[in-house]
Amino acid sequence: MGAPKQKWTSEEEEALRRGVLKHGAGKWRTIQKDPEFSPVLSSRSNIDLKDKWRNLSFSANGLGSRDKLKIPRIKGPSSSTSPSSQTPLLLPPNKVADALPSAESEKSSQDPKIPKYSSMVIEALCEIGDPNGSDIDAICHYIEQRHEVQANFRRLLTAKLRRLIAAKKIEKIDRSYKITESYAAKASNGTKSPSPKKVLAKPLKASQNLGSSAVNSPALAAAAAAAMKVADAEAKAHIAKEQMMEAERIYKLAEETDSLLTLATEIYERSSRGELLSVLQVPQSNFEFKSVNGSGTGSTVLA
DNA sequence: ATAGGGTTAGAG
DNA sequence: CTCTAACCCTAT
Repeated sequence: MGAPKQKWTSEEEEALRRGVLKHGAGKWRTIQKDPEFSPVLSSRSNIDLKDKWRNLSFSANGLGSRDKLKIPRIKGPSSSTSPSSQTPLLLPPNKVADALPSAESEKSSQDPKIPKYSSMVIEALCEIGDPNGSDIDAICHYIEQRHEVQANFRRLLTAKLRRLIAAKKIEKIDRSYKITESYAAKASNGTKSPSPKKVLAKPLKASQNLGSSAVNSPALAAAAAAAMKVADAEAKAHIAKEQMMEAERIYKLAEETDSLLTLATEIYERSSRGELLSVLQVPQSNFEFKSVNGSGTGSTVLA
């Protein structure tokens, strides 16, 4: 009980990143058991790994929501002056395509026991419809009037809001929360919500080349986001550079692993079928795919 | 065993 | 007081 807190060291963090890169996100036990990381992560449980990775992931996506979905972001083959000019950004375990439960239809399959605060928050924000967003007090008040909540609801709400932000369903502007445009577009389809749709000028936290939001693939995003975060917070150029080099190093590491093999296979297959593809588009969908199908129609994924 | 919700200590 | 990160609990 005397353990105050056990902050993660950079060594542990790196071990985790490498582990995820190697075994993939979700294989926490495997990572923890791996003799390569075992000595470093000996005091961490698989759950700890998961939690830490979640933290890293959340830090990665909360910002830079300024870009819309589906930005090809095709970079010309023009050789950059240095390889570190731009690291391909790929987001961690984050499902961008959230299957919204259809706001218009009442789901009777909802468990009566658990009210699901998430939908309450969405509902509240929808009803209030403040273009400037609603602060936590307004949200709390709205829900309290409409639903029965527990005493510590306020506390729960903050955590819930945080999670919704991470899920990109809502966003925080200054001290107010509002539904993201992408989510509101789906949610308000057929229902009410006048939605004046006033676009606010967001503070826009940090660097612009790191704001891309592709889909899937861990590690790189976490690393790059960490770099961005540090750069922003500390405003120390050399530290940022250090972190960027770290991100790049991890990327190099990825190339050494079977990710490259998979990537190469995919590229070969696709190009041999006469498809044109950009180098940056392929890897984002393939980092987690270890299965190399030498034959057959390699219609793996790709959106 | 993993994912996600919830709780809490510590920092700003 | 707010926010973040580590920690805990539980359903799948």
